Amino acid sequence: MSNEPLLDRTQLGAYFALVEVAGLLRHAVDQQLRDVGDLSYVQFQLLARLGESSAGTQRMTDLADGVVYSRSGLTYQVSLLEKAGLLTRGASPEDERVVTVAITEDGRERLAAVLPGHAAIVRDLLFGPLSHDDARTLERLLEPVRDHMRSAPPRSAASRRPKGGRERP
Amino acid sequence: MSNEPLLDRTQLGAYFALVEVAGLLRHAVDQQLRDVGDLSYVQFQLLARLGESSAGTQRMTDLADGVVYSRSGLTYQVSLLEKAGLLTRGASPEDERVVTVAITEDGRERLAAVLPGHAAIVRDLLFGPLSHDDARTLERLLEPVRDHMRSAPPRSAASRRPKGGRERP
DNA sequence: TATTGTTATACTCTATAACTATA
DNA sequence: TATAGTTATAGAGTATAACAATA
Repeated sequence: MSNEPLLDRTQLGAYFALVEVAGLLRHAVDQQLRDVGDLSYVQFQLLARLGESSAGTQRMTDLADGVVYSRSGLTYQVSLLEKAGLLTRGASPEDERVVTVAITEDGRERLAAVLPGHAAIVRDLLFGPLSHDDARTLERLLEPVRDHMRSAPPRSAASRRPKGGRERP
Repeated sequence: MSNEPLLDRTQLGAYFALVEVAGLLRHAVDQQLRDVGDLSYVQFQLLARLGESSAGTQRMTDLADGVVYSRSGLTYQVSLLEKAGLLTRGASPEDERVVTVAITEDGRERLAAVLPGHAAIVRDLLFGPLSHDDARTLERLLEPVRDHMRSAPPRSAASRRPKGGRERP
């Protein structure tokens, strides 16, 4: 074994900063979503995804895509949101295995109620110390990383895609 | 209310990329720590902090600093690590209220067992698509953000510092 | 046989509040 | 009175595996 560290100082610094920034940001946003909208971050993400989609509907599988957890976790969260009246589940005409999820009017309102505060926190906390050029740079750096991570299956859990991870076809 | 969005496209893109990158990275690292070292990420962080400190010891309060959770959560995690023999708790001679936590030899070994794989994942997943200059830029952008977040108390939880959050003195 | 989704279950983690003790 | 830490307890979230139904 060599003595060379796998990460140099710069990389370590960037890594720790990234983890801490994301953690603190997530925590702050979590709190706001909980206080204002009685939503967890995951629930917010699901609603936001539905809200963005043109028809306001998506299949369960597509909904899970990118949101990192198990199928059962998705069922659990969607059940909660359905109970709260923020979305509905319905059968799909074409493929009877598929469940189509649709955001409700209440869901849209909840989303609208929560968005401004959410955006304000992100603007103040994350972009407060950054220029607009910095934001552009951050985006330019992180998007390739995200794409790379999406396509890289975790070494240990190689078997049957635990998350939205794409496998080579 | 104005119609101006609080975040522009670039900021939104950077924000989402940051959240997803951190989430996927965290997930991958979590898995590795669990598989190789039977440690959660938080437990790893605690051990790593102790390992870095010169004497291998720290007060509970200092240990919590920066790691985002409640006091009781820290007690819980430290108890687990103590049960596993990876650290010890002892009284402090000066201030009898203080508990001093020290990493054990087993703790150091566990850390050493886990670090190379950990670093490898970070190097491949996070820095794979980035040049060294990119890493430097990332660090330069994120460190001020981290400092800013550390000093910014979350609007809603203003009261008695729920985490390692600094309050103005 | 593979895919979509649900259920049951067990476990981990986190947070709140009440508590003890020292300063 | 304020600080350091623990405990009890309750709740939310997650993962695994077994399952049913459809393709």
